[in-house]
Amino acid sequence: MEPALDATDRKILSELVANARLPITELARRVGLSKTPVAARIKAMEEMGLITGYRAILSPLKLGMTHVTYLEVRLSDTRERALAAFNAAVRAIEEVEECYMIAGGFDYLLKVRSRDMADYRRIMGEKISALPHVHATSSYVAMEAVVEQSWMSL
Amino acid sequence: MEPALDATDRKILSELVANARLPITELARRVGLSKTPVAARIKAMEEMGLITGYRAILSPLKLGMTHVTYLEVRLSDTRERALAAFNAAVRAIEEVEECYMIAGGFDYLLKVRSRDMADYRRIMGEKISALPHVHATSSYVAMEAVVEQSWMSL
DNA sequence: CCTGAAAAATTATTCGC
DNA sequence: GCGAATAATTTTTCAGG
Repeated sequence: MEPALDATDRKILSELVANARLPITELARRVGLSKTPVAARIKAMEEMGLITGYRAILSPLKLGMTHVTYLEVRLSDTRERALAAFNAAVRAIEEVEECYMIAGGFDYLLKVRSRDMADYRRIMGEKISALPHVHATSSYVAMEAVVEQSWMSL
Repeated sequence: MEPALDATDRKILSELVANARLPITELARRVGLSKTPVAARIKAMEEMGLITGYRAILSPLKLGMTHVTYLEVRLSDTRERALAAFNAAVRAIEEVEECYMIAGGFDYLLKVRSRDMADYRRIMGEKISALPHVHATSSYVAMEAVVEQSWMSL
């Protein structure tokens, strides 16, 4: 599950995370190898599932999707079957960028991205409230993105 | 700030978010245009800052970085100058994947990715506690990633 | 603004060493 | 892992609708 990566592999990954379209020629130059082994290393890391894909990153600002809300959700039923149902339903909501089951205090923490507050209310009303076994929620609105990580499916 | 995007632009973005390395030939086929306008649209969206870059996405599991903790932080000083200092300092911590200033309840919410709990304690001790103006913190440990979004710099 | 196609440049892959 | 040859892709350009 945890493959051994040498310093060169790490350097390659680091470069590709920063720029997925970096030409292999340039990548090889930066890591101090020729193109052949660099291409082979990338392919191997793709095939072992370490690199899961390559994505374009979009600007939430330019898309008018700057409104971020964190949503604590407590469930009325926390048995395995209810959790599985909740998980499946939450994965189907495209506005939910992240969702983690949390230990202590509340059950789930969701990150929701929307166009504005009105859009968030719509998402709450149409989608969040339709999730199974929801007992209570608390919304925390982000005022400023200090460190942001987001890709959007549109 | 919010450019008008037609359905074709949205389709292009959607495809590139799913796969940043999709050849333009195939992309053109999928959106029903020839290569020329598709390439021009991509370049335009890059230049207007709508597409901010292309990233390889890595598997937290394969990298042994599955431990996610959310950290509420309250500051002792919430004047503009203190906030700016905090923001700058938190941006320098690579383990902080996300950080939002929050309205109501607490001041900041940080998402921290680490190798395991011991690693998280190290990050807390060495980096979080060195942040300026921190008054109090609460950590919430993720037990399961239901919807995850993450890229790692290594 | 798009199509279709050709030419030029760049990039990726293959293979002998 | 190297380096050269080969294959594929992207970029640019342009005439025409």
